Amino acid sequence: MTLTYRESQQGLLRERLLDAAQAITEASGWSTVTMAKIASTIGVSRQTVHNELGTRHDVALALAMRELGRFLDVVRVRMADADDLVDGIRNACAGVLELGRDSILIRTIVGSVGSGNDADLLTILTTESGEIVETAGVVVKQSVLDHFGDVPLTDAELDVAVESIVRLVLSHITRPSKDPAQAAGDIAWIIELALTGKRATS
Amino acid sequence: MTLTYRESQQGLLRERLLDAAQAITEASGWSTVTMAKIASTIGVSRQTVHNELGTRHDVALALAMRELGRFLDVVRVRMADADDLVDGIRNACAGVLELGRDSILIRTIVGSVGSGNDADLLTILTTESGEIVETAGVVVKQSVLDHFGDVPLTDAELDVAVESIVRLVLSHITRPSKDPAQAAGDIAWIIELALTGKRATS
DNA sequence: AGCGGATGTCAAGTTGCTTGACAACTACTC
DNA sequence: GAGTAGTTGTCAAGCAACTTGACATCCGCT
Repeated sequence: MTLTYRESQQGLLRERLLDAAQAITEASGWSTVTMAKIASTIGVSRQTVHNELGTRHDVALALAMRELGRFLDVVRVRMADADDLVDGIRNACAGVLELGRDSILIRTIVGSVGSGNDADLLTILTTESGEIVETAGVVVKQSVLDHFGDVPLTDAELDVAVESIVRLVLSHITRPSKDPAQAAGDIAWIIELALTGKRATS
Repeated sequence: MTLTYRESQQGLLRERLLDAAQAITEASGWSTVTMAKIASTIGVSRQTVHNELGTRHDVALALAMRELGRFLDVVRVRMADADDLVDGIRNACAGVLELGRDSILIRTIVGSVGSGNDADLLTILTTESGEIVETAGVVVKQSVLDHFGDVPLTDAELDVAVESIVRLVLSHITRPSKDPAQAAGDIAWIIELALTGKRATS
């Protein structure tokens, strides 16, 4: 059996619904996204949107989580391609920040100033982003362990380092102050210092 | 509304079923294709195969028609790219014959000599191919009219010319005797002679 | 306060795939 | 040549997913 019909159909509805929600968001902001619009965009009933995605808040979260997945793909690739841990972190951060800069969805969310309450999607990305930080942290940590097993940190210390990286990147996305490359360099610099400091004292 | 869910799901089942049938055919010949195998390959019930595609004979026809569609895509492109009618015909024929030479499905069907009765799919492609010749004829004729409206033939004569081209190509696919380019040249030569003859006598 | 629009939820209806069964046919085996 | 296994084509009942219509609730606006 190569690939079942259900598998190739699995999540198709969800993807199409999120596509619709994302399109509306990119076009006119999250505040203009209604369950009915999402439904009619792809020609299903409003009820189906609720069945598949839950509440409107769940839609926002799902949208964020899906976009997050694309960012984490970049992380995995860049970490796998790097020879050195710090290089991997720098490259991964740079890739993620570039994606954040170029993503229409991200720019629409982050650029939502004032008008309407588009900002609640942004809120999810920042304050209420527990699941995001957690998921991203898991992936980043796994990437580190997969490719650079000899990190001079305890597991708990690694958790802190990873979480810090994720939070720094998230911050640079939501409030950019410099080039992706520069920001990535900054983050890598901090982490490298932490690692050398740790090495010196251990 | 960009694209409804139903539209993006429409024909997915059919495509997956035909993919399965084609894979089995390419792997071990049409005679080994059963409705149950098609169903289990993509994880649906046998009844669903019948509902979607009809009888086993219908599956063969659908397989042939789908492959035909790919060939006709080549025709449309090559005819559109040509400056001269005869060049268009030659290029289109060459493209189709190359595709016929390279298509695993076609080679499996045509190469079905003896063992089992794989040949009944081949039969469909040749003797029982009324629908194929007809469909191909419509597309080729339309391509000719779209790009070379000034053909010195009546509508009925054009029909004959087009059908002849289709039949010649089909013959060269099922029983190749020379290069695609050479065969295409032969067909174009015949048609060109017919056209000049017609011009001289009109 | 009242109104329109949106949300979240429910129950009934429809559609499409599944399941189990059946008769008819073919190929193989003893 | 009869028996057996495998396949086909078809049917009806069952089930899961989407649709439809309805309702209470909440929020922003006049």
